[in-house]
Amino acid sequence: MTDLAKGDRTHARILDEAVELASINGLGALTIGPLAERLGLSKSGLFAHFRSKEALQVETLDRVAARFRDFVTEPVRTEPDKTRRLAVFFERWIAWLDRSGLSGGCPILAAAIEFDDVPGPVRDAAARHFGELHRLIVRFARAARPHGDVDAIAASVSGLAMSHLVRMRLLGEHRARAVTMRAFGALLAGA
Amino acid sequence: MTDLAKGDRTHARILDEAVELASINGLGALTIGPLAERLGLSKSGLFAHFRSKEALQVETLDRVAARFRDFVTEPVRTEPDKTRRLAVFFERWIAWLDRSGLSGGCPILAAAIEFDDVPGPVRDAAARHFGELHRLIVRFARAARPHGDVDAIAASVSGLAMSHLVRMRLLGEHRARAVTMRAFGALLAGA
DNA sequence: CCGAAAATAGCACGATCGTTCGTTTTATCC
DNA sequence: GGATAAAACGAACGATCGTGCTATTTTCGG
Repeated sequence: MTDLAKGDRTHARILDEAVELASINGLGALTIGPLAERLGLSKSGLFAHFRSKEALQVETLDRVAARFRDFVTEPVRTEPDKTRRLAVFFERWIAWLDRSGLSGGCPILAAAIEFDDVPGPVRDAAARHFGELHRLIVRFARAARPHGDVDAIAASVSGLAMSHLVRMRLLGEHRARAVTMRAFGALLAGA
Repeated sequence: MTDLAKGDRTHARILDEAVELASINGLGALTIGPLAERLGLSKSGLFAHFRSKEALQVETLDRVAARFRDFVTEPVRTEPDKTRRLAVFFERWIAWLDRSGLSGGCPILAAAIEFDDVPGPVRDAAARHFGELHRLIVRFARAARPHGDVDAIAASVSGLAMSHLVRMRLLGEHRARAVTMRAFGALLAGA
């Protein structure tokens, strides 16, 4: 069948479901019991794949980051005009927030705020992924506006994504996407 | 002593400590046991003040919003130049995020992302407070830029605050404040 | 197809969760 | 100051948490 060993396939299945659950309830509310039940596994059988809950949380975050790369980052590389990559990236990011296939919001953004004051490996993983994301934005910003304030641009861009997430999911503003894209346009125009 | 009844004083003490805990671990991780222990109360004695955990969470969020009004919103009213109120508001907001007296981040922003997909009274309260905040920003934006895209400005402003929170608390960027204020300046200049 | 190794299940543990109830202490008012 | 009401406590509940152990099933290389 698949060229992966059975254990690895189950491992991946668990992480996919964990990502789904974490997107809805947050990474902190991710618990082993309900996760195992959803997959038709026993608690201990699932637990054996990770050796602690924290490891499960970290791997779940890593899995989200991998999906984010596939859905957002990777397509940007096909854009030949480097000055346009920031715009393409942002467009993909908003698309990811709106229709990534997850039932809930982006677990990386959620974990970034949820664990910002909770020391431990989960916080470290969140900082690692968000930091990487931030540096990526700075690079795109530098390519788009070589003489602009790239740090300020990057701050605005990541902020717009978070704002979009909340206006979309919490406030339920159906116009959120249009507003977000207009704000991004104004940001680029003013830089 | 105080003109409040004993029960009301304790009620307020509980909420203040709950706000502190929620700012660190998030509203979802707010639990009654540790909260009671920190206050020198019994679990059941504390619980009697609220009749469910959800009520405690909602009241905690309300308490944060009240503090936010005192620290951020109210001082803005003293600014006579209405076109400058958006800038004053934002300055106060960032100051609130940096030194509100809380050990952790702003529980309203955290709850907005944490509960955006978890139906219930806590989500409703988060949406109520964040929605009110958002409409306030729109009003300030309209006063500052009557012919501008006030929705887009408001989206950028709230986004910048969230981005600041994460860059400050998660990434630990000590330059975060300067970058945030520069980004805000560029936002106003371009609008 | 068989035996080793990996994967999963079953069960139990101590801890903690939110919540209820009856009692006891403490505040409030005439 | 003593009656009355409010507030806080202590103990217990069923449930669920993360995490060990051991046994059983399943996979896979020779």
